[in-house]
Amino acid sequence: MPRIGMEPQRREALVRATIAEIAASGARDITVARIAKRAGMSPALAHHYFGSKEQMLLAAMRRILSDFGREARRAMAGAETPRARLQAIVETSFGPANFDPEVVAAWLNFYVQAHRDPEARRLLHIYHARLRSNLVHALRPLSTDPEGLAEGIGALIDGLYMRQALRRRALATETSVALVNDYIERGLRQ
Amino acid sequence: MPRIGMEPQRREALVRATIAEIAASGARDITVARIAKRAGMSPALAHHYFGSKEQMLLAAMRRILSDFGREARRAMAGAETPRARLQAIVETSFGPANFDPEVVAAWLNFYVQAHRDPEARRLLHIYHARLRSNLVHALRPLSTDPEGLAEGIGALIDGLYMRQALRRRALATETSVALVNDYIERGLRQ
DNA sequence: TTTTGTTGATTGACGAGTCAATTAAAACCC
DNA sequence: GGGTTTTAATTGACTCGTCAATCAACAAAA
Repeated sequence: MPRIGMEPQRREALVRATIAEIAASGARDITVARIAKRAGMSPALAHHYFGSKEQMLLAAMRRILSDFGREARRAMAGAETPRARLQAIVETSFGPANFDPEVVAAWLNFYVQAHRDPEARRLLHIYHARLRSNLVHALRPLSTDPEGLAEGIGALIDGLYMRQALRRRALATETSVALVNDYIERGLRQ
Repeated sequence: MPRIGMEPQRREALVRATIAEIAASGARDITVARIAKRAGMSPALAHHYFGSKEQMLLAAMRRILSDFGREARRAMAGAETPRARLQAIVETSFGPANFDPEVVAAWLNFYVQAHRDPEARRLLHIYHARLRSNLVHALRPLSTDPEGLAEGIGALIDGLYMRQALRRRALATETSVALVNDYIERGLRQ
């Protein structure tokens, strides 16, 4: 029973279902059929809207990145001092939205996909570059080696992410934030 | 033209080929046929020796982990002081054997595989636990918070790994080692 | 002649993507 | 407003390809 104006809702449902499915089955054995089923429609309809499985995966990544970007911009907006800006970045990285197990799993798979797929890699580089640029900008007035420190902070955040994704008994979010904050404090004080 | 005593060589070739293939195509679209071709034999022979593709992937993972373990044990053997033991761990993690792009890519994929496959997860946990235990042991006489510091060091190493795997212009190994060493120094001094 | 190595051919399953056909809303026309 | 046509939504059935795994058969060494 076709209602009109379904496209946005269908796309939304498919993007969500793709992320959920990545988290549930892992990117290796994802199928369009399973995604479509989870989104409550036929596989044919999924193809109708996205054209290919590849496009669905990319749409899921774009969603993850744009959610993160929005969150980050919002957090940075209120930060006046460089130190507050740093804090905003860290807290966004470990914010609940980002640390939802589903999203963490999607990120992990995203990393792997970026290893082969040029479009995915491009997307990831944009995110990396923005994060680095934000960090360096905030660090410049505070540190003698903003680039090095930014590199370390980024890597530490990524590493803590992975552990979150892989452990059955994950670290508490506060522990991760505390570790990054310690790292920053020590880096600045030096 | 069957020669005798081929089994070990065939297995060896298949394990190597599996790792190479993971790095080349990504775990998503690996096929037994491609692995076998790279190892210079028929797909049927690969199945003959390993039984299933799953087993090939696990064998490759075990190889990576046992190579790392051997390397780590060797490096630790000569270390007398706790500080030297720390240094040995860091240098092993970023040793040339581990930082071969092929091996880094394989690690990345193993992380993802561990997210679903219980056996892979089990293997990864053993590695994590050993690394953490070694770090904590070396840190105990040096730090007031060995567990926290070990967590941070492990995460930082993992994060730097990922970046190595994903950037086209990767960090120099020395840069990574220096970042970890700075982190340790600051953590101890505190 | 038994054991080990080896492969070509085959099977059986599954999955991405296509297509024709159906339904109902919307738009157009008198 | 009633009728007709267009357009969006939707799916079942199908195609085509691929791939893991099996098997029967053959070759050579022991």
